[in-house]
Amino acid sequence: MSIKALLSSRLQSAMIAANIPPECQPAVTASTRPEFGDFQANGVLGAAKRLKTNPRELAQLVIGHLDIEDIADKVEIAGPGFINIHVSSAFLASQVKVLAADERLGVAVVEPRQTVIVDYSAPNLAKEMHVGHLRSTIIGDALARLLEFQGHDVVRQNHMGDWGTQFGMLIAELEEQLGSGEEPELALSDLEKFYQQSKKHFDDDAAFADKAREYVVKLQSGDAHCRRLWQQFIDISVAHSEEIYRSLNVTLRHQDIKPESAYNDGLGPIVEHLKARGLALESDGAQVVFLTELADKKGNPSPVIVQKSGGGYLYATSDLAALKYRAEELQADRVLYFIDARQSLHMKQMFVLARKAGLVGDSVRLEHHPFGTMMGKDGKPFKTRSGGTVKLAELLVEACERSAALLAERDSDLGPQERAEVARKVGIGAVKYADLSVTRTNDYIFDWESMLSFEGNTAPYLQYAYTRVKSIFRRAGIDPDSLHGEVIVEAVQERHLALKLLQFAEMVEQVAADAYPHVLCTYLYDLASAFMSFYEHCPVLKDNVPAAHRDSRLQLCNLTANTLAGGLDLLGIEVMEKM
RNA sequence: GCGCCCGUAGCUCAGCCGGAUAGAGCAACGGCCUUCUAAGCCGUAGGUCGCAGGUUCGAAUCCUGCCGGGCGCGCCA
Repeated sequence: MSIKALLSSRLQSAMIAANIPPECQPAVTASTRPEFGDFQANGVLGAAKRLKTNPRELAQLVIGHLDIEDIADKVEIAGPGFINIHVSSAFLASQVKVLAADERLGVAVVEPRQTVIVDYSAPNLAKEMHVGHLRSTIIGDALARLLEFQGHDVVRQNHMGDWGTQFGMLIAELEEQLGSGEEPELALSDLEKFYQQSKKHFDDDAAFADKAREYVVKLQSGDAHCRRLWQQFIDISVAHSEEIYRSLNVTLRHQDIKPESAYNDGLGPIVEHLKARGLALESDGAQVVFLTELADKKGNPSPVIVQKSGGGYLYATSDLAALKYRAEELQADRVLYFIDARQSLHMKQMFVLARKAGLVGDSVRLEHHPFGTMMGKDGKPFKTRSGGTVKLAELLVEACERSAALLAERDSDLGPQERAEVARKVGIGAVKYADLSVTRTNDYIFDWESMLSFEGNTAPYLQYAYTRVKSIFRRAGIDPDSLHGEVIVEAVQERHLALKLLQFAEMVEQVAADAYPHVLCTYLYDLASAFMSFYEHCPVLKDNVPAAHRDSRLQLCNLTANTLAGGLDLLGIEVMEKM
């Protein structure tokens, strides 16, 4: 149990003993200032308000019932009625000792274990992956890893876009350029070229657009020629995506791909089901569900088109089919979607409709975890000078090149192969961390500088802290497992470090609940900062350090390294022994 | 028109189910490498928390209105 949870429970008991209603929370948080101790409980203020009594007197009463001699060496009332708690060094030391012996770093195996579907990445297969695909891929992967670490049964689902109008466009463009019936060998560069051209063609030329739509219908109804061309596009595109995933150290595998086309056979039945239930109605030739649950002020229901007037299906239809599959076949307890905030209304509609239509039971938790739009430095939606997007592959290459250049400036005993490996981990880590460390839901500015920054709150800072620990152990020639002495918490830097180390589990639990990985990033950065400060002020291996301190500090170092590596691993970021 | 999100230091961002003197990084300035890796540490400076009301002992945080920006609202995904 975390110190915070432990203190909360002790305070809660004391509050109840002081006749405060049990629904009043102790509200324990880390103290904002050192003179306020390590933790502060603000709950008595709220309780006093509710009970209309003097908060300081009530706080006094609560402290009278409070049993925390084993944890704190000082408890005091301050200001209007805050209870400030100074945790004893002895308690911190004993807790660190317990934590050091726990391979899970204090993170409990979750009970009950759930089947959790994580829907993320989902690139459109008609074009190369670009920086806009980064957020879903990286944040979703972090959550998949983290929930798995908690002990959940995680099912990754990569809902790739392989079945829409864009493929009609591609095939139509190909036919037009090469003549009907041709089936050339295509490469990734062709895909990119044809996509750009067909998109322009589609927007500018109504006749071409109609032709593209015809090709979609042919494709979806199984026309052999169209299918072969389509398959070529898909193979190239999937191979490209998987290469990106490997570069990014993302855990998505081939078997996690469940593309839109996989739901093709289920689309008709979904519409039939909606019609049979009286939910889908004909409107201007299309099949539409009107959701009164999402009606506007005037009572106009929110429309969802599930079948086009020409008979074609839309992404809403396949999303419903996917929801049904996840609930019924995969037996999901919880489904997490990492999709752009612009889809918020669509996701809301899907969730409401899936439940209303009985495709998903009430016990299944459906969660859309949106993220913001990528903006340029001018604050407008991001475009490169040529009006395109920055390709992910290019960004990753540049990231590795930049970190290699930085590494080359430094003295290093690394061999060329090791150097390349370090440059890769640092470069990729920086890119991933840049995306993970800011609040998901905000729009974010695309900027090479901040994306490739290696200073301050970045992955390299955390990786560097890790290598500093490793360097100490290398130098000392000590096996961390051989350390069995007492842990001593004396210096302020030791206290801060110990307190941080003991917070890891609650951070993991918070991220598992809210799916905001930046919380874990902030924590790891604070931890690394606390370690850096400790490193500068508390020598470990110097001659004048007594053996007992040396042993204790080595244990703090080792636990720090394990926590940093463990935390970064949950974020999908690698560490290295040297850099 | 309706709906969702955002507005905090020069820049990029934390903090937001109410708590004490609003925190980081970058940029600026000043220190610290003969001692465990200076991708580091220590310090200085920098803020009408968009504006105006309201609720409260207490508001960056909750409520209302306004201003500014982004996005979304029937046959694209």
